[in-house]
Amino acid sequence: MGEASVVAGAEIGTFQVAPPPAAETRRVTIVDIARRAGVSKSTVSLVLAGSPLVREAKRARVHEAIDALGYVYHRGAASLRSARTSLLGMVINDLANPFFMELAIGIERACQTSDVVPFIANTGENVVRQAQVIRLMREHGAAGLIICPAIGTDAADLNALTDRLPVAFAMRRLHGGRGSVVVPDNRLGARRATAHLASLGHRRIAFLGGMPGMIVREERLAGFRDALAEAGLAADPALQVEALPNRPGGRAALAQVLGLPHPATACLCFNDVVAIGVLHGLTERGLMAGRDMAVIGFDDIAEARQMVPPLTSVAVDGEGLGERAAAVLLRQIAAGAAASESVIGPAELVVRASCGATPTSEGV
Amino acid sequence: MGEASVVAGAEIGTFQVAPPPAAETRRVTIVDIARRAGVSKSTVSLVLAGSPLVREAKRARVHEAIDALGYVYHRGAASLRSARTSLLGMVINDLANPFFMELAIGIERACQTSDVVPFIANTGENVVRQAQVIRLMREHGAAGLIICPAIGTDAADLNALTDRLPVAFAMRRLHGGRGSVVVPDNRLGARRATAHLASLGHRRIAFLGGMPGMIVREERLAGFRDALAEAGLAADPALQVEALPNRPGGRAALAQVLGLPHPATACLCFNDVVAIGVLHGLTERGLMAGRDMAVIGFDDIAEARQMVPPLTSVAVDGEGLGERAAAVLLRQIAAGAAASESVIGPAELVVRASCGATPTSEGV
DNA sequence: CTGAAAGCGCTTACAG
DNA sequence: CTGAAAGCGCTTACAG
Repeated sequence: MGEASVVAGAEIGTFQVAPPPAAETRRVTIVDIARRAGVSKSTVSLVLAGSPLVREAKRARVHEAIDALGYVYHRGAASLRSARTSLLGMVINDLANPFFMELAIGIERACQTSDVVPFIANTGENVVRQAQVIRLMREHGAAGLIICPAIGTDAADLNALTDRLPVAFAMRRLHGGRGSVVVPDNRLGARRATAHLASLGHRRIAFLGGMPGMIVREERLAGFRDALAEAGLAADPALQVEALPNRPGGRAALAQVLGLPHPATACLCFNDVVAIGVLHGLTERGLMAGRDMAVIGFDDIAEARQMVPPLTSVAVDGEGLGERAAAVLLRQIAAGAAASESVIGPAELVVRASCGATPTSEGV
Repeated sequence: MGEASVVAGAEIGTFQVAPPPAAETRRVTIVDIARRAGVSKSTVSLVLAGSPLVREAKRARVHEAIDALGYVYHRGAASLRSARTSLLGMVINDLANPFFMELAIGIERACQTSDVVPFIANTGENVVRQAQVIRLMREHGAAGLIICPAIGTDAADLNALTDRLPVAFAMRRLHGGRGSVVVPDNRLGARRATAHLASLGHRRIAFLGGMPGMIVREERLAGFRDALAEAGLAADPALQVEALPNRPGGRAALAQVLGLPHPATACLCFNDVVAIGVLHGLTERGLMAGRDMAVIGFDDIAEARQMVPPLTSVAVDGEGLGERAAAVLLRQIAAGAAASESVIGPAELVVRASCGATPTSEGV
């Protein structure tokens, strides 16, 4: 890293040095606009709010003044007076997981159409950081929050919040939590995936990843057991391995089920990044998913189809979930706290090569 | 998608319905705190600001009142009066590219230590959306902006902004742009990567991806040509393929250089997602990176080492760049617009299997 | 449609 | 350390 260099105020290639700062000039306000346009302050305010009360000619004069003076609307002042804001906070447990990024992009897109600005914060599964972030967002006047709670979040802590502010939980919810909820049909998705593995003849099917206490895991595990029972298979506890929901977690969980006296021949993973860890672990051992072990993920992130072999997964439409979470929250903000909703989204099995049901070249 | 269901106010499993909204209660302000703590408004303000002027006993009484009343500090009101904010805006061209997510995570981390809240917005390479986002962030009183400008951004448009607000450009800068700049040493990194390919005996080396007008591409292409010249190789224009800096772009560019009368045997890709597209395209053709074609990416995102084969790449430390961009911007905010800085970060070649220099199992 | 007045919740001098 | 006063930039009734 020896060549890192810092060149204060210098030129890099064609880059130009900043000019001296503009003279400390007073902020342009609606009073200035009013004066220049020859109207009252109130009229300017009406124009800014898009009121139909103002005649076209005056409206044009106001906009002219706005452009000429380089006026910037001060939303802080406006919301101080009106007690309304257009800020939406996103509190995400792990943005390094591409699935949550897809969720965030969906939320962001939904905000675009509503003139709402999304704040985003990554808690990194840290409940202390999560509490800080939520406090900061409240202090900044967020009109509502979309939360993917960190592992270990206490519902009671958040209920104190959700009783005062519209909150929507996305993907993850909490036992005894209050607020809107937008989640995929975890149980159904897991059941479908497991049933597929059973139909391929597997009898030692593992469930890999997720931590105890995570409702998402409980639900997916329930669907997993449903399908085992339907296929007349026993649920061996040794095949239900807890692990952090990330790549290293997947790798560790794989090692565990391969080391059993009766190793697993197939696995449903808690999510796609766990499955990617499993794929990676297989490659390290000279094994191949779809041939030596059937692997299915959950989420169907964009990366899934690019794995070698392409990863079979349960598609939950992350961006769509994000859009719906935003829509639910915006409705809740508009309608008041009592308007919480629950949305259960789809969970479709997308079969690719990693589960061994299709040739390696398919699903690409 | 038939099973998607919306259940307003209903129960999902253990989830509880929200209680009726709390009675519309007046907001708790510092006046309430002052009254309860038996001090003046000014004293509360001093305590909130962490001033050492207030005696410990009073400070404790104030904090007690804050907890008891559930007071939430109103940053909007504070910044309206003080004309200062702790909001930092991030304007990112493409958050779906994991590299920019790494950058954003670095920025976020740097903000944590400074009580600064980062806004994030994804422009999706859309200059119109970018302009909207920047306006909105200004209206919300952002103290400064970190911008990864969208392809096609006009420097003149942004200079009107950067003359009024501290701005740091991360990864991408603009011809004639003003503001701080934090970028890796693109030219050196590309030269190293290309020299490595030449040293392996390749004589038909392609440069794939990036769009005309992108400075990053110009710089990487310059390093590419440097290394070709040093190796005594001619720069064949047919081997310099423009393409969007994403996976489909990489795939399309690969098709082009494989279709030439004298196909390329090696390629340096504009960035890792382009390289991943190339890897994917090779797999589709039954070809293998590292054996049938040497492939090197740029950025070294976390995904790179998980490819099959693992991707050789030029590591630029995305999170580190993000942290430095934030540090530069925060200094600039503190010191005034004239304090713009330029930082050139490292660009180290990380050799893995995709360029054919090491066995496939290494670099995992 | 317009104008004058009040007030959102805070910080900032300023006099005690 | 404390208290009273002013003001940040806007919106909101309210009377014309």
